[in-house]
Amino acid sequence: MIHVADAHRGREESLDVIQRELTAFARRARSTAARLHPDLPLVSYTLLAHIEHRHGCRATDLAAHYMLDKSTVSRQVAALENLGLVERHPDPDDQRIQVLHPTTAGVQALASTQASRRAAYRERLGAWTSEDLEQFAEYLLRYNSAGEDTSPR
Amino acid sequence: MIHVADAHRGREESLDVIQRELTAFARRARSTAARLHPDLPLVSYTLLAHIEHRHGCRATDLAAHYMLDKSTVSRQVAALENLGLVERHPDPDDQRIQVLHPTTAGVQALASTQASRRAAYRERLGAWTSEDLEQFAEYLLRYNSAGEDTSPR
DNA sequence: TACCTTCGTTGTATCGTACAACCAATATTC
DNA sequence: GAATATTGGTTGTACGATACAACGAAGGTA
Repeated sequence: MIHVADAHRGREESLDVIQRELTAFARRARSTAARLHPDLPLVSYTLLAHIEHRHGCRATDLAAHYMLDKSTVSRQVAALENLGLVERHPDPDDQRIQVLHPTTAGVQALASTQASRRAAYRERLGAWTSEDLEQFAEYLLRYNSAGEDTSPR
Repeated sequence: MIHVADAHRGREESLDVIQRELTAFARRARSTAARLHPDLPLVSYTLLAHIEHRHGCRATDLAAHYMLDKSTVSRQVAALENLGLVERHPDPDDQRIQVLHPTTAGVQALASTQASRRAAYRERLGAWTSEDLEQFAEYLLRYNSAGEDTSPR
């Protein structure tokens, strides 16, 4: 028979593991990213991907989604623009807003990067069953969505 | 009936979601960490935690585990030492090696940080069942262990 | 018209990181 | 056993990513 305290302990242990492994992943992410696409300015890739995923968005959206300061985003976007990967289109209804879109070059760069990225993930997760992958994806979505706007700022 | 191509597509989609969500998490991690423990030099926390988790380890182990350059680790450890959170003990068998251990102050700092960290995770994952937590933890372990030493460097 | 809010940029400082060159201690090879 | 490699770690240097603060421009509101 399982005691209540044991179940509680199991829960805490799982939380600790999750915390530890997520942290480890986050810390390794930079190195991994650098290996995956040494060409693309590394951080910008993420922003570019998000812009495409959203079919265009504002700088503020990027800042909110990645919890970055607007100044950071501003510079990153400027870098992407200099590389010719994104375009800014002023919103006719509101002159303050500039809508960001990937250029064709941006889409292309994203595609090639995405390819090598997919390959890496495919290799790493090749042994997983489709069910496990799906479940894992769902957990991650659930986890991330939990802290979306609850952040105090 | 499910077509083979559909199953394949589902797999690819899961991979994309996993990739996207992990990336998002990694990008937010810094901001989250800063919020969770504004006091502790933020990165050092991770290293300190790992030192404790391993019951003492060498700087090289830290570098390998987090995929960091040894110079980076060297400075971080020096910072931790200056803060009085870790101690170095030379290995009598090999004078090159210095074994790192948390000081009592280090253990204490870790404990208080861990507390607030746990609280945040508990809040965020409070609605999850124990089974889901366990499963999620297992997936993360599996994911992380897959890229442990396969990295080309 | 005068305030307040929102979106974005720029100035400045700091942190985390890598790479390269180096030193010291150990291991290997001839 | 002496010459050469390998390993663990530090320091010099440069750079990227980030935050915070001050600002400007556009739009909304009183």
